[in-house]
Amino acid sequence: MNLFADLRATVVAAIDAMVAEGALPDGLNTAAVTVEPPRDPLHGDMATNAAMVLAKPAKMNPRQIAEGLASKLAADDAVTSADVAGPGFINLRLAATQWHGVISAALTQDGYGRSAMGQGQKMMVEYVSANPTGPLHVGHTRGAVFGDALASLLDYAGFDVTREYYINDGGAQVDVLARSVYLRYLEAHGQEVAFEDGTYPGDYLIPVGLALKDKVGDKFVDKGEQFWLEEIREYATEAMMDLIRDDLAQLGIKMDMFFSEKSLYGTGRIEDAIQSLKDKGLIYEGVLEPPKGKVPEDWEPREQTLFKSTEYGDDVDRPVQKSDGAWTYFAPDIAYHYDKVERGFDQLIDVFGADHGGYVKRMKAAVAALSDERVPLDIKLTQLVKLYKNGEPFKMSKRAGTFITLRDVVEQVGADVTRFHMLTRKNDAPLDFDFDKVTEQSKDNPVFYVQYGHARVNSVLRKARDEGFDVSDANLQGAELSAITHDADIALAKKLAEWPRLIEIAAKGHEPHRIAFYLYDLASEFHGLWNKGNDDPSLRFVQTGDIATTQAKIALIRAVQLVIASGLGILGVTPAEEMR
RNA sequence: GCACCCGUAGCUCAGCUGGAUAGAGCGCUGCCCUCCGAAGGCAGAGGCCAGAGGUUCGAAUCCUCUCGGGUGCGCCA
Repeated sequence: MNLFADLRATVVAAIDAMVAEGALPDGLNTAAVTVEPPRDPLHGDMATNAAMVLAKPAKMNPRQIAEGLASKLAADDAVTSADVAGPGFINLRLAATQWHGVISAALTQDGYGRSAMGQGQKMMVEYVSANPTGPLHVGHTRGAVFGDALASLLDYAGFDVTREYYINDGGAQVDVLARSVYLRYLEAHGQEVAFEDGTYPGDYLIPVGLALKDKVGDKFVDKGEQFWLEEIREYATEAMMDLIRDDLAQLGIKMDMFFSEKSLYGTGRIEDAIQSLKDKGLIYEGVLEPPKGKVPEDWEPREQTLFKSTEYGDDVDRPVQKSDGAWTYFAPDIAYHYDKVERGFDQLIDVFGADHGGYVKRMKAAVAALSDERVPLDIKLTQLVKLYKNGEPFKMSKRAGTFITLRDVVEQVGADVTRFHMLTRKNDAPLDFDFDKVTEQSKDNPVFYVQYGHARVNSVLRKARDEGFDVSDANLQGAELSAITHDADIALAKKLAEWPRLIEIAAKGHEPHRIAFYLYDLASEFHGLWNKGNDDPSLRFVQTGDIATTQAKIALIRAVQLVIASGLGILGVTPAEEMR
C-alpha cells in the first residue's frame, strides 16, 4: 500500500465527481496533481495542489475550485478535515485508522514499500568497469557501492535489473599488464628486473609471476614478446579479474555479467555497430579542428573516421578510427552499447568516475543514434573520495605505494560501514571518508545511528518478552491498533507512510542516497519517541500489564524495524541485531 | 577558449524534480542522569539559498548572464 497514491486517487475521483456535476469543465488533465506531506506539520497530514494546477486550464479561481474539492474530500472516510489554505492548497487531516493501516501494511506485506513502478522493464546498470590491471582502489569503491545500491533500488521499484561489469581487456593497458607479469615471472626465475616503460611495479603481481612459473616452467624465459605476450596477457587478465571479483565480494557485490571488450574484436561486432551508424549517415571521413585555447604541442591535422555525435547534442564529432586505421577506444564503447541495445534493454545506466565526465555527451549521442532514441541512457558520475585519518588528510601516492585499495578500506572498517557511509552523500558531491569517524559509535555517525535503531527495537522486544508479552510477528500482525492515538506515535507511523513514496522518488531519480537519508530520519524519529518515554512513561513501548497498548506500540516499532531492515537491505548493509 | 558538475547556517551537507515561515548534524549558549540502553536528552542563537536579470499564482529548484571552485577537452585505454 502507498497512502499517498491512495489519497491521490481519492482526490482525482473527487475531481471527476465535480466534472460530472458540472462544477468543473470536462477534459482536464490531472497528471500534475500531487499529494504530498506539507513541509510544516501544522498544515495537516497531507496537502494537494490540485486546485492550483487545475485553475488555469479550467479558467477558474483556484480558491473556488479548492472550496468545492475540499467539501467533497471532507466527506471521505479517510479524511477528518479538509481546509483551503494559502493560494489554494487543500490541507487534509487523516483519520487515525489510516496510520494504523500503514503499520499493519508494513507488518503483513512481504516487502512493504516495493513498487510496481518499473513494470518489469529491462534495465541495465553498468558499474565499476575498472581496468583489469590491478586491485580496486577507493575511487572504484564509491562507484561500486553506488551502482550496486542503485541496482537494488531499481529492483525494489519493480525493474528487471542486470548488473554488469565491462572489462577493458582489449587495449594497450593489458599488454602493459602482460609485460609487467612477465617481469615478475622472470623474477620468480631468479632474474633481476627493472620496471620501465610504464610497467606496473605493484607487489600484487608477484604471486601472479610465481603462479605463472609453476604453470609454464621456464618456457618463456629469454624469449621474445611474440612467444609469450598473448598467452600471458590472457593469464594475467584472468588473474586480475579473479582479484577484482574477490574485492567486489568483500563488499558484497555480485555482478550478473562480466562483458569482455576483447570479445568485440575480430568478431565483427565493432564493424556491425559502426555499420549501423553508417547506415544512418552518421559516419564520415574528416579532419577535426584543434581545441581552442589549449592546442596540444604535437597537433597536426589528420583525416579520421568520425561519428557525427553533434547530431545528438555533442559539442564536436568524435573519431572512431585513428588515422592509421585502428579503432579508437570509443569504437568498442559504441559496439558495447550497441550490444546492450540489441539485448533488448529498455533503459541503460552507466556509472562512471567524475574524471570521465567528458565522455557523457558522446556516449549518450551514440546510444541515441544506435537505438533511434528509443533507449534512454543515464550516466551517473561519482565524485572523488577524500580520505582522512583522525581528521588529517590521508595522502595517496601510487608511486610511493601508499594508495589505498578497496580491500584496505573494507578490512579496516568493514563492508557495512563502507557501504552506508559512501551513500550518505549525493553521487555528484565529493565525499569525506575518515577512517576513525566512520567507525565511531555515537549519534554523530549516521551508520551507527541507523543500525542502533534496528538493534534497539530488538532490545525492546526482549524486554517485552521478559514481561510475558507475545511479540511474535504472527501475533503483532493481528494486533488491535486503536491504542495508537498519541501524536508522538502517529508521527512515527507517518514516517513509515512515506517509505513507498520515497522508493519511487529515489528510483525515478536514480538516487540511492535518498534511502540513507530517509533511514536516518526514520531512526531519528524512533529514537526521539524513545526519549520522550523517559519523561512521559505513558509513551514507553512496554506498558506493564496492559496487553492491548503494549502490543499496538510494539507493532509500531516492529514495523519501523522492518522498514529499516528493508532499507539497509537495498543499500547492502546488514541490519545489526545488537550493538556491542 | 569550450563543455560538464558544484556554490544553501561558522563547518559538513539535505532539500521529495516548481509549493506555504529553507532543514539536519557538528560547533556555540543554557538547562537535564534514582528513568524499557546518558556510547545521551531538551531548548536557543545562527540565512540576501554566490550575484544580477527573466519565466508564473509561486523559484534554493527552470532559462540567460556574471563571479568563484572542481573535472575534462584529436592519434593515451
